[in-house]
Amino acid sequence: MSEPVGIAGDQLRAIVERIEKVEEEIKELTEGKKEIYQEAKANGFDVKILREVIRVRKQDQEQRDEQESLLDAYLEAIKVVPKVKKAA
Amino acid sequence: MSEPVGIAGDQLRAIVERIEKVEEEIKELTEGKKEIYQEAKANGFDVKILREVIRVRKQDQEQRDEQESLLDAYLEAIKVVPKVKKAA
Amino acid sequence: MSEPVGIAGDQLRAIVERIEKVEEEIKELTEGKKEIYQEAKANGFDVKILREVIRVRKQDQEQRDEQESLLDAYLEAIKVVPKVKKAA
Amino acid sequence: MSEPVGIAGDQLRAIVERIEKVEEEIKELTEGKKEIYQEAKANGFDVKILREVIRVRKQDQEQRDEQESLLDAYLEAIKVVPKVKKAA
DNA sequence: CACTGGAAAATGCCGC
DNA sequence: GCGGCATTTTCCAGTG
Repeated sequence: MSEPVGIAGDQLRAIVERIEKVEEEIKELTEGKKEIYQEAKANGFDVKILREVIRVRKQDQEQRDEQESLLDAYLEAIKVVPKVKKAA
Repeated sequence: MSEPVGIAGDQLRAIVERIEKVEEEIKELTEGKKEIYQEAKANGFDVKILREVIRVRKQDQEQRDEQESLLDAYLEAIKVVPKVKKAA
Repeated sequence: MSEPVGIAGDQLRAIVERIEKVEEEIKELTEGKKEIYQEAKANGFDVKILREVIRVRKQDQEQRDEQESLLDAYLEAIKVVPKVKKAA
Repeated sequence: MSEPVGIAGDQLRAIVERIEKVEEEIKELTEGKKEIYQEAKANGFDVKILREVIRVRKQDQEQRDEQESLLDAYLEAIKVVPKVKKAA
């Protein structure tokens, strides 16, 4: 009765386990994040505002990334490629 | 231009950086997860079903956890505490 | 002062009223639920445990539903459709 | 083996069933609400704004209720009670 | 009345 | 590109 589904079964099992492992790690980090917020709150910070700070900074970063890629486009258009970009 | 908000500035900065670091790590893991799904798909697996398998397994686990906590609640209600629970 | 927005006004009004009516009904039911808990408490039941019982039973049901939908997904994936599913 | 828990068991069962029935009804209404939003969207309304309209109207209503109860307080203070208030 | 946990909403993402 | 799905965030009820 063992191995009824054959090779694909093993493969499936491996995939499922890998995904579950990653999700477990994500869950731990998420809990860690929650704890940081709790700690901040305990130190008198307003969590809601703190979240907004994070959000705004993320947006800023995205804008900066956009600008940078726009700059890349310009540079490429005039044939002066930057040395490195980032890992794909 | 330096130290505009004074007192809590350093603390705030530290908190924000810690959160952003954790979020960065989460993001990387999430991308890793995505790649696993892609890879599975490339190997002929049905991603939709795969997701559903993961979900059902997760619910199984949660189910078990909650049954356990329900039992704990019963036991506590009738004053028969279990010897050990779990590591905090 | 009457009919300020014109065309879609009536339609919008109708939508808003329908939603508000439904929300009103939900609110009443929620209050009814609260009363049942209070009554149970007055009869000596432990509300906390009661809630947990309800929760676990709900999850049981969801579990069953998802198992079923997973099965459906499998059957569909291997092209063996079940005869009937459920009333839309 | 039947009826191991006695009278309280029946009572508990009844309570659980009543709660579950109410929750079922709430769930149906909630789904109905969702459908109204979907329908509105299909008719070209912006759901997010629609929600905001509902929210604002609710706030207005609450303010009006507050004002009313304030008025009641005044009236009572000067001994002129209003005919009806609302169902407790 | 502040804190926790659970429901609803907003957002982002992917496939069609 | 749009609608459905998954994740994240926000909100609210319940609890101590």
